[in-house]
Amino acid sequence: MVNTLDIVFSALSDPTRRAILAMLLEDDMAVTDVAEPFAISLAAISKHLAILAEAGLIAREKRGRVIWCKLEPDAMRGASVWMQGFGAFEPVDLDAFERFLETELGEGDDFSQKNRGPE
Amino acid sequence: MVNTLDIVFSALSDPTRRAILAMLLEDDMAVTDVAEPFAISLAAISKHLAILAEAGLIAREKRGRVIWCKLEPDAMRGASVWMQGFGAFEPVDLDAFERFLETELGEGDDFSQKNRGPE
DNA sequence: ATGACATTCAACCGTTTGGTTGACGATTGC
DNA sequence: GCAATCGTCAACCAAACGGTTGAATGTCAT
Repeated sequence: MVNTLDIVFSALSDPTRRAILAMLLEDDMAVTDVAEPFAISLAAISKHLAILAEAGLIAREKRGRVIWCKLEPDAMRGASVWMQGFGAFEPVDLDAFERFLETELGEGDDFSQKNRGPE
Repeated sequence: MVNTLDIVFSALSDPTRRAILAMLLEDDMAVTDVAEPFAISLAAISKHLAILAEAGLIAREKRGRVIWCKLEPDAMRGASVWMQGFGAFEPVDLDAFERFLETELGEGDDFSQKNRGPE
């Protein structure tokens, strides 16, 4: 009933989840470590991870008592292609991405709830 | 409190709204005409359009008693760039987009709720 | 075996979402 | 002026969302 685009865009619409994806870009992480920088409960993070996994954006692999989360960026392809169709966006601009990422991460401290530009 | 990425991704997460954007890709349209192919009320469409406008994805201009809706694809740039940062997606594939669009539009009849390809 | 740790489950709560209906303000055409 | 048309507003509803807490499960270390 819901297509892939639905759940991918929906998964990406939450800032906590986007921040998690950005963290996983640097390295695979255990659930507890993913949760560490955020001011919300571990259970809440667990739910976010479930949603990201449902959307295919991450994979979770249990090793011992630890569950490792791994970015699965291919899941973004569909959504990305869909958007590309709407404009002549110039080719991948990694610098612009870097800047966006910084905004998302909020420069170094707790980035779950605070900071955002005006607008 | 919510940043641009939040509202853009959130706006894109609804299939009705994506279908509306796809329609506007072909031409500017009046609200009533936008609503025509959908099985939901005009008021519901009006709300969807408000959300798309809030996200900057469309602009609405009143001319006489008719409000014209126009695609504003630049609003996707930020979201697109954000996603691009996650993978080496190959450059814009318009053919793939065309295929996606067809899936979204569902070839001719009510396209609000049904059909989706596997994947 | 026992206890500590890692993660999820279940129940709950307040808010948001996508939809409805009916009334309403503008604008047009006769 | 009057009726029809265009679009939004307001009130309402059920379902989904993002969060909480506390109990349950599985695994490691001693």
